[in-house]
Amino acid sequence: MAFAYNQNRLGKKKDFDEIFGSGWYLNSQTLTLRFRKTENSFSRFSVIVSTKVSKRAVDRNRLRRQVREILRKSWDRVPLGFDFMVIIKPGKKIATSDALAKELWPMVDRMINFKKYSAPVSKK
RNA sequence: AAAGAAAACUGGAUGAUCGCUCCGACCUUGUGUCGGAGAGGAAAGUCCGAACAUUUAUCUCGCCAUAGUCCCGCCUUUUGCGGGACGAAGGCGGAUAUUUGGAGAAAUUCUUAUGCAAAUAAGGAGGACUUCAAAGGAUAGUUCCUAACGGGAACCCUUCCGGGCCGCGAGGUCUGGAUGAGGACAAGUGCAACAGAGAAUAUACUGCUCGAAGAUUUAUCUUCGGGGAAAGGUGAAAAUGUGGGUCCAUAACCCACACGCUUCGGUGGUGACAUCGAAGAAGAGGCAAACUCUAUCCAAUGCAAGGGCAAGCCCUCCGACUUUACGUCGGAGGAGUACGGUAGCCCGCAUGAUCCCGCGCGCGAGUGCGGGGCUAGAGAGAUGAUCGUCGCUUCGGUUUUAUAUCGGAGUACAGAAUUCGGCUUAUAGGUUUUCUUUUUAA
RNA sequence: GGGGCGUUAGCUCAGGGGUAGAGCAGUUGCCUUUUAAGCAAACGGUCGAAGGUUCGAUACCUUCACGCCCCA
Repeated sequence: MAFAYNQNRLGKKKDFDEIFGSGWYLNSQTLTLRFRKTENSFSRFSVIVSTKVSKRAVDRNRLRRQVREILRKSWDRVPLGFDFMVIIKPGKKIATSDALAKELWPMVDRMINFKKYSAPVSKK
């Protein structure tokens, strides 16, 4: 499955509300991964960087582009049928591209394990 | 020459691989191929101002025009048909605008009376407009520039620092630089801790001095009653100062002058203001980023403004189901009216108070004319990631008169979100200008 | 995109031009067999940063930084 930014991007406010409302999450030192299963044959994602991470828009844009590039380069590795978002945690030093990849891939790989479970109960 | 500070301008180039957004072309209509374009001087802060859009209120403004009324013509049993005038509501456009209250008030219009009519008189409606008071917010030298602004230009004045000349001196004059959120404290009210004798109706602590009395050390001290603000000290600030005369007194007082003030007049300037002369008054402190007063300005909301569209709702046909009907579900087709206006899509949205060049006008900010250019458009938000090469700065090694070469480090601030004009703040390196310090040379 | 508020002792807050305060915490002492409570004393501050107005600024004005809240 080839990568196409237009298709594999979460766009609608509804999508975000659904993930926040009924989804799983995984944590690491600097990242949080929130995701949910879908009926689609492809996966979609988005990157969230708060202003609390950095005041400067340059830093935030760079982080988002780096994460997107990491996923794009090895898109075949991403399990299908998931909507997920990568949230950069505030308070940590801005990491390099390699360090981000090292943290991100284990979490993405673990998503496949949740395929057999049903969605958790919505916590409003 | 070196170092530093401030201001203005500038804001590295390029290759490979993999990608993103928009536009165009092509056909094989594919999440295709090819080509083109793709952040800034501040895109930032949101401190101001505008464009644009919608909304609120008023109008005695203009246009369109429905119901209705009136008039004319035609037909006629009536309903009616055609033309014209006035046109409630309504629509489109325009003007006005801080809020509240009061006073006056033109056009227009209604009623009554007189009159054939025109008109006149009285009473009302009406409110354009004028004006007064209160309350809120904003701005503040002058003239100009700008669509506008708390922006910009030139100038004026204040304060501070320096230099030349004149004067016994206070000071004057010429000139260079910096500086100011720069109306009014001579309308009223208010404020000034501590220190100090006294702080705004000034003040007598020390010291000075006159008179009287007393004491004794006989030229000093004490007490009482005056004079007086020149000396001391305090403070941010002590009621202008200079030279002389008089005097018991360096004071008061008198004379002359300097600075400052008020009024009138002349001259120069568009003006702020400058300058000259005359007369008068008799010395007036500071703070309005204290209340306040004066003059001028002021509707609200912001592109998430605002507008449009698909699906659905409706009708017809077909099929399935059953409770056989004006039923339910599904599919296809049609109409696109009315209402509604969203988590979707489109427009708004990139030709503009635009940029560049030339000429003219202006001290300048700017402006007029002519020619040329088109230069991002996302929407959980594109303009990137990785690896190199060359510049530039700096450090170290080798070599050298210069320099060359090798290695290391650094290469800023920062990312469009409706669009513009300013202001403010951030900024590696480079260039220019001004200033300061040091050294060298003349 | 638009609007509002805050920043003062370790913590929570007063003070709105005249040299900085309260409560709690912490320190020392008294009390008590000891601790707590109570009583007393002293300590602790660039008043977020810079500039301006003023004789004088924590306060008034401007710019900046940080934090919080509201509207859509």
